[in-house]
Amino acid sequence: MIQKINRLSLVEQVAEQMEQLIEQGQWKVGEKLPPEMELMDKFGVSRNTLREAIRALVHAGLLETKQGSGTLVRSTSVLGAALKRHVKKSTMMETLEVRFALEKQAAKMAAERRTEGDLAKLEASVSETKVASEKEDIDQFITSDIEFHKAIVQASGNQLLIDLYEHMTDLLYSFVHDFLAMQPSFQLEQGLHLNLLDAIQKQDQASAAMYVENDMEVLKDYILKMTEE
Amino acid sequence: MIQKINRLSLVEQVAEQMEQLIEQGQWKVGEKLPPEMELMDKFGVSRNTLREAIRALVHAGLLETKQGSGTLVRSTSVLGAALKRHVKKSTMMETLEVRFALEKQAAKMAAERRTEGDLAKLEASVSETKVASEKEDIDQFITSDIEFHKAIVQASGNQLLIDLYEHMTDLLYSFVHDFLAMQPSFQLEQGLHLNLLDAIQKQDQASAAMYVENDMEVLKDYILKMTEE
DNA sequence: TCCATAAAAGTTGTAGGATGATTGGTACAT
DNA sequence: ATGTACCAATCATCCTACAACTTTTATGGA
Repeated sequence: MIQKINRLSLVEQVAEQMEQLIEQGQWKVGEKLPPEMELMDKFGVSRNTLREAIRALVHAGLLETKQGSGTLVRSTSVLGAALKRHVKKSTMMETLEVRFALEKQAAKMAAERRTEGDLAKLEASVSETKVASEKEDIDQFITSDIEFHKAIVQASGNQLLIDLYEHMTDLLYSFVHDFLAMQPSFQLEQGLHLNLLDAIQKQDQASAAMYVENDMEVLKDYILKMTEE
Repeated sequence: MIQKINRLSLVEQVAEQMEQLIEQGQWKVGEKLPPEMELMDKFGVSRNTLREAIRALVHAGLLETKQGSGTLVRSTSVLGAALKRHVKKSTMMETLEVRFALEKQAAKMAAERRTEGDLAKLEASVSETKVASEKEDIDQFITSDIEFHKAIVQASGNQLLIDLYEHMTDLLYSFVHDFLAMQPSFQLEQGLHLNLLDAIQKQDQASAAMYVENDMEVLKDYILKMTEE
């Protein structure tokens, strides 16, 4: 039996291994990597080869190098950095439209497939939101609000959907923060949360989609009004 | 006025410039880049620095290097390559679900914003599909079918949505091809096309979304039936 | 002349070493 | 306690050399 020759360049092999180490959590986000010298030994390649591999992952957004300090893990996903650049060139509204398209689909799928664990998470973030609302703690409110939306998408069980949504939400974070902080009342969002949670509990796909839909319309109008003034 | 310090490393500066050259079309897809020696001179950096920049773009999927031959432009978009990896790890169904979420949103927006030019494009691809259907030319049918779906998304006017959808569709191409080739009748798709086009012409957002929705359900059932057997 | 083969030139891949720049910590003097 | 000077660790950049592969050119025999 003749084996296919290993045509992958050393650099790509090293980069691939490092990606796996990051993805598998052996190199955790925020942690510092061993210094170049040590990695050279471990991988058995020259400094140039190692550096080219590191640079590829830095450019992809997985790693970050700091001269004089070290190299640390920045993210576990390539998609984030790639989306970031695209989103930069898009308008806020365009990004929101895509995000809502994903969330609407997610809500429907969540209503269909949600597990007990999903429901527990959703209920937890709803009550957290309520507490924050009563205490008028804006930061906590925003955090738990985002948590709720993410929990819905996670309940969809579609990993690609989850990844896309979370990255887009992260990119919109500062915007969402500013927007919600500006909003005079917490009533609106809370109503959505309760209705949506109810629909998902009852596995009512149509209602779940509708509530997300309504939410988008309200938000859209609100933004348009804001930008007009 | 204090200026922000130039924190970008040489490698990142070179990579950024190369990305721009590719994006602006000065280095076209399929073309070969000047050899490393020449680029070293042009950018005024050492070979290591240049190579690290090139390697970053290779890993991102924009370039491709061939030892002994040269380096050529492979793609103009980072998003495509990044999505590709994620999609690889996802199932076909997961990818389709996301694609449909995008298309549904696109159909609604297309119904709202479509221009005369958009309508002309849609009509053209519908009639192309019809011709292919009568001639029973499967390849032509598939090509014009995909063209129709892309035209809808383009009519949405949301560039981020367009980019995401087109990349995902490209990734699904071979699957769509196999699936449609296996389908016993062309009737189904054609019905959708006509109804959808009609809804978009009449700017009926709800109907447009509904037709896409129906299409997804049919396709989903069909796939499930196929995979059961 | 024509063609297969060999040689040469051009290009990317890998290795190793040297120096500069930045960061983080330590010891010392005030 | 504080600020300064120094030192060590680490990444950034550059340089040279050679290996591996591809493309082009030259060569020699039919």
